[in-house]
Amino acid sequence: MTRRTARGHHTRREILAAAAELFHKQGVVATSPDQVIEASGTGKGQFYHYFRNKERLVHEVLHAYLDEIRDGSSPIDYEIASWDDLERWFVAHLALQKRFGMTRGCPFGTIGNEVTEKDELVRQDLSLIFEVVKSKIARFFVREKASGRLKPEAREDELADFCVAMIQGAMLLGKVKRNSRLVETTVRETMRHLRGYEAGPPRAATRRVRRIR
Amino acid sequence: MTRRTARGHHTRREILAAAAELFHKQGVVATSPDQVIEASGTGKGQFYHYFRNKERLVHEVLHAYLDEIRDGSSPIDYEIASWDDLERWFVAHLALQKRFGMTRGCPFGTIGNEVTEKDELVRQDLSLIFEVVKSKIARFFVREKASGRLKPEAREDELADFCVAMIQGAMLLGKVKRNSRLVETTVRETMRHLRGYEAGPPRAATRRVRRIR
Amino acid sequence: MTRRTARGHHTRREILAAAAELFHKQGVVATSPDQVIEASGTGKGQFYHYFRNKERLVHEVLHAYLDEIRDGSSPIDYEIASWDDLERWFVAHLALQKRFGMTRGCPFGTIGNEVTEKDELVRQDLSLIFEVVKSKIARFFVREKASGRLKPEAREDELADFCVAMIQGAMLLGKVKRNSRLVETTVRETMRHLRGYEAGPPRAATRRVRRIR
Amino acid sequence: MTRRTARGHHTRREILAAAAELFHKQGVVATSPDQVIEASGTGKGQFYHYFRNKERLVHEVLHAYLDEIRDGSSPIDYEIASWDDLERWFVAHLALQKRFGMTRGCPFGTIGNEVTEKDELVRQDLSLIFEVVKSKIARFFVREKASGRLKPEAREDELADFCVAMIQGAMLLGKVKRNSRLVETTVRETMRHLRGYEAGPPRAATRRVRRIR
DNA sequence: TATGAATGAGGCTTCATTCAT
DNA sequence: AATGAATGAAGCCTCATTCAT
Repeated sequence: MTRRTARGHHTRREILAAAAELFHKQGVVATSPDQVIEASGTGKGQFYHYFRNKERLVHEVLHAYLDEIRDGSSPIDYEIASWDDLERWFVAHLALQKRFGMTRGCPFGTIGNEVTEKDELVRQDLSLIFEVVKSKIARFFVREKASGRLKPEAREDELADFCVAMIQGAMLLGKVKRNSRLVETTVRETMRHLRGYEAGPPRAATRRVRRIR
Repeated sequence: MTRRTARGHHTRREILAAAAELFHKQGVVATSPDQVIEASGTGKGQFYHYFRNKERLVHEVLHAYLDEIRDGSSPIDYEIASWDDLERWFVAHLALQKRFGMTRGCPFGTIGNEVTEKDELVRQDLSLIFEVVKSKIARFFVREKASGRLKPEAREDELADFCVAMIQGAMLLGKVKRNSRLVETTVRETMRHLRGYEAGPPRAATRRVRRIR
Repeated sequence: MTRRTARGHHTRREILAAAAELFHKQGVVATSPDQVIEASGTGKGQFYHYFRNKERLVHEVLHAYLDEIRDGSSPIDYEIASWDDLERWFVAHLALQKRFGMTRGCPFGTIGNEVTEKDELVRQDLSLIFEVVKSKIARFFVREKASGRLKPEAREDELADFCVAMIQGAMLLGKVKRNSRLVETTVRETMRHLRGYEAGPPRAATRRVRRIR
Repeated sequence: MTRRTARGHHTRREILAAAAELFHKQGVVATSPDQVIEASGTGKGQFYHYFRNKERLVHEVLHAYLDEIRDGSSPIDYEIASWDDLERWFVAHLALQKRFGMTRGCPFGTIGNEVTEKDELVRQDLSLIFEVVKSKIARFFVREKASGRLKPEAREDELADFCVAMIQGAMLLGKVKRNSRLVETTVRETMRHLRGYEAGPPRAATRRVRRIR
């Protein structure tokens, strides 16, 4: 790879990073290309050299997120192999939110809520992301059930959707109320519910669920 | 009250209605005063006569929602006196979403997700709305527990937050995925969990929870 | 009419005048709204308050020209009642061109040549203008023929189109070559041709056509 | 000549061809280097390697046209040796226009009308083109007069300018009105006029001029 | 000869608001 | 209470060109 390619991709990455940050902070609509350009220390021409338009930038930001989720480089670990992993997954979301003083929600939820009928491309990107996340969680439930550690009436896919919806709703409320406690208790309640599906020697679900940080 | 005043309030209400509709459809940031003026069939002067600025308009739209919630004139019934009422509350959200072909989420969630650190006024309005809704649900749980129909370990407030978070998350996913089934199953799962706190003669929760439409 | 309306229309007219001048000077594509705004001493907001977009501005400029042609307030006299009037009509075009040192063509031709398939609105406006001008000239030929002063084989409409095409072509060449002589001789040749259709006592056409300025 | 050079000239020609096409279609001002680059399938560097800037590109496009005219490789035949040739010359212009569904005018007229005082280089190129074309037509008249087949009062140069102006004006109107009939009749009228200068055994001009396609 | 990254001015339009009547 | 003219900053994007490899 020649240096100019490297340089070029570097600029591109700067823009993507700056955009992701701004989108998370203030949403897509409220973020102008000029802001992204300024934040990334690049120029107008570069912006439109690498991204046909703002919509495509959003598209590529979301794809970068998706790649992170898929290759495990995301700050949130989506590889769930145990109940503890699942709890960690929830808690990681809260931790992310806390890092920003409870002023932000989930990046995907933030963008998702802005989607309108004109944003079909972005909508599909987000839909895919949520689907991938759901699948990763569902896979855990499937394995648990296969090993007889999950009650047969548990519907793995629906439980996974339930998890994703919960964390989205909780983060939204957490942001609006600037309140991490609410997220914590909601997550705990969710875990309690899920653990209710655990099969085998009965255990007290409440004892299992540890206090979140 | 003179006719002028009556007429005036009419204009004001037109603006509020148009704004609420647009905010729900495309969010606050993407909605300009001009669009609201056009949609309400009023004029620039009127807009700024009744609302100091756009932020105040949002504020008043949210207050109108709050009034509806409080006086029971909202299309969604927030007075919950039974498990069936609670289920109806959930289902009403889904019905709203379906009315718009799953292209919109909850009006509060939509606006809430746009909130940034600069929008403290609006954030507090939304926080209040969510608090009021939460309280109305919590009151139901409190009454149930008082009557011994709810297990003592159920924490009423936390369960109510859980409900609100859940419906927000579900509606967000429903909108992003253009999928009502997902909302339905998530609601069902949530009801299942809540019913698990029912005390007294054990009943099969699954039988109680009716198929949603 | 209240003063504010008067004021408003004044601004509007300033913009139209500045635009007409710039379009004539450098064409529509090369003229930016900013330039029109600057030249008219107004502001961006005003521009878009009065004209939805640049295309509409062109549309309205052309309509203003059309009104001038129709109500006789144009610097060029389109009311042709005699062969001398017709010659004056030709010569007026040349005079206009000379006023700008042969650096401009006909305003309609200039805009017309820029028209592409995307500019259907403007194309129709221009088409109408050329049609109206043609009709006014044709009317003269019709009257002449009715009075037996034009040979029966003369087709009035085609002769009128011939006049319009000729002056457009001549002005274009005049501008490109920065040469008024060429326009003059071409006009003379055209008049010679038209006079050939004169009926009645034969006269020497060349003697009738006076040297142009 | 090495292969590299051959390849290079190929690229250069691609750019010239793409530019000529775009200039004809939408004019010079509305055509950006980027569009030319895209249409020619080349790159930015190549563009500025072969052409110092956009103005020079126009210059070279016009020179290519001039070369075509001079060496007879143009789709329009400028070598006029007979009245039929002259008519063919007119008709070829109309045919060109028809090929594009009457949406374009003459390439030279299109560019010529865009010329402003800043475009001196281009203006001179066009002036030269029109001069060359005029000369080729004038030469025919000169020869005709020399052979006594043209009336002595015919001024060859002025008649040639008359031809060029006519076809420019007719094509402009034809494009604006999307009307080929108008061009046809105007051309016929023009031929009628020119034939009036034919000397010798009087002939009925109208019979000579054939219906155009 | 070729590629495409980089630059910054400018083009068209909307935004949020204020002001005059 | 109502109308709509006025303002100027900003938003999204394209332009023409240069530069580095």
